[in-house]
Amino acid sequence: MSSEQQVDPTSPTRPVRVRFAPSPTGYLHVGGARTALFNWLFARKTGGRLILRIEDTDLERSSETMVTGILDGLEWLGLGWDEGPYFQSERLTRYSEVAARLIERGEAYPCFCAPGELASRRAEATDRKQTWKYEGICRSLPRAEAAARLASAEPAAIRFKVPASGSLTFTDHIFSRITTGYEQIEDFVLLRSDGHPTYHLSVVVDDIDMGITHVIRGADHLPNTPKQILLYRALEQQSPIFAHVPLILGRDKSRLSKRHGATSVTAYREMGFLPEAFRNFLALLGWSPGNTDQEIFGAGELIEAFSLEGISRSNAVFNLEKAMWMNAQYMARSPTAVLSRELEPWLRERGLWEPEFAAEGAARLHAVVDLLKSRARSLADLASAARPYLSPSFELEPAAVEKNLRRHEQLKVLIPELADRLAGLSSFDLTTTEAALRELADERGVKAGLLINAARTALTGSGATPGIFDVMVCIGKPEVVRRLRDAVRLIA
RNA sequence: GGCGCUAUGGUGUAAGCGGUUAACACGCCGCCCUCUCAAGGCGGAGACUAGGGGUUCGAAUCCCCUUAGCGCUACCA
Repeated sequence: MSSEQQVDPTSPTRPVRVRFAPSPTGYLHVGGARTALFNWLFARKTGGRLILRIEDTDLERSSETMVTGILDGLEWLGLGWDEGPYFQSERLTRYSEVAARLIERGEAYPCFCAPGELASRRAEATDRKQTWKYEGICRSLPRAEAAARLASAEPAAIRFKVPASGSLTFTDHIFSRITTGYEQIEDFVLLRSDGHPTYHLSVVVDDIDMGITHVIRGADHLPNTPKQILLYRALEQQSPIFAHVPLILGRDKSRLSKRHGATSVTAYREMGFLPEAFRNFLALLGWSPGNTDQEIFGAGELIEAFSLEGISRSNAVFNLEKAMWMNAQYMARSPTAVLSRELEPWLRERGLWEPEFAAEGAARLHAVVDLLKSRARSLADLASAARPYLSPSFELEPAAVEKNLRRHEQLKVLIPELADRLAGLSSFDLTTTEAALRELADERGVKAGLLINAARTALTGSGATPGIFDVMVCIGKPEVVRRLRDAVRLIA
């Protein structure tokens, strides 16, 4: 009916203020992380401010450890905020004030109906597949009676008076016009009988108090937005711009949940994702930079390219394969020194960390990282692949041993010979090692590949490695010679 | 059940106001490179744009219906 007047996004008088408002009832979900990212990008893009607010009004389900988990997740993704975190649990009196004011204005009323009773009536109705909404029994209670019962400390919730008929239309920045009939909306609770606000009240009060200009949040909030707009009106405040972001789904297109695999950003960190890569991947889920083929975006480029208009209206399926690809891209492109530093916890976990790695140059570690970074999909991958280069004890892959060593009896003499020749080199580098190996192959009339693959498995236990001469140089002469000699026992 | 939203290859997305052989990326399959594996390069398969009706000279783009998925429908957020 009446179309809402909203904040003009181009108004020079109102600098952009957005917020990320997670509820600490779980770890930072990838969907929440993406919402945070979009808010962050929008704030950076527009020169606005990002406010972090913790919506912990559900005492039962909120916890402090979840709060730190969420903060850690944001920090890991590099999504810094400009204000907060504010906690709704610390603003309780403010919400009751507003609720009281709404009662005074005749926009809300106390409700004495027993929650349990209401719930059972609701359940009964849905069992019969019928619609049921609170019929507003207490709405028509005489003012005096209501006041008396309140005074006698009878528990009461505060409900909002929703217009009996008509409809409300508002413009969402992503979904455009949304219309809802009031008959769909019941007199919803603003304040629980324990004095805690419900989401609708606290979110509106806070967004007003914090001067929020754009509400960028998950599309699961879309159907409830009319309730909130009603509140803005009742409080004689302008509504912010609403921009609802479509949801992230699992493989089977149902809501992303544990059974689809990891849902918390912490889990992706633990898998060995680079935060920049994961952030880049997330940005491309439900948002597109438009008519360009670019997919790899640094933080600056992301900010530059971002706009609300590029956000899609349909839900997106989380594709781990592509996320891994993205991560591999970032791994390969990361400066070796940076990657080496990120690798520390992963190497420690595997007992491969050496104090010398912490030093400036850390040449030995850098050489390994350099060698492996273009073929690792994650930090975990990289750390595992690094073992043969950092430690004399590594696993032998049975299949590789079989294929490259055991099967070839001639290696029994060739491998020790190769070891001798390498041992005799005065300079041990790419050219000298390659020349030594190829000469030997020529002289003995075997293909170089035979020696190369044998050396590969003898030196690393694996059938797939970087170029063999790079491997040799990286491992170093004494250890190369030792491992070759040792490998003879593996040949049939 | 009611209400709302959405619908382009398996997945993520392009294709400004209706006019393209419907593009790119992931994944998949080949080939090249090559000592293996990645990376990289080249090529291929895979979409009558969910289905059906309209409007129009012309529809992935506009309208309607159907279907499907998702969301909301709480003294959760």
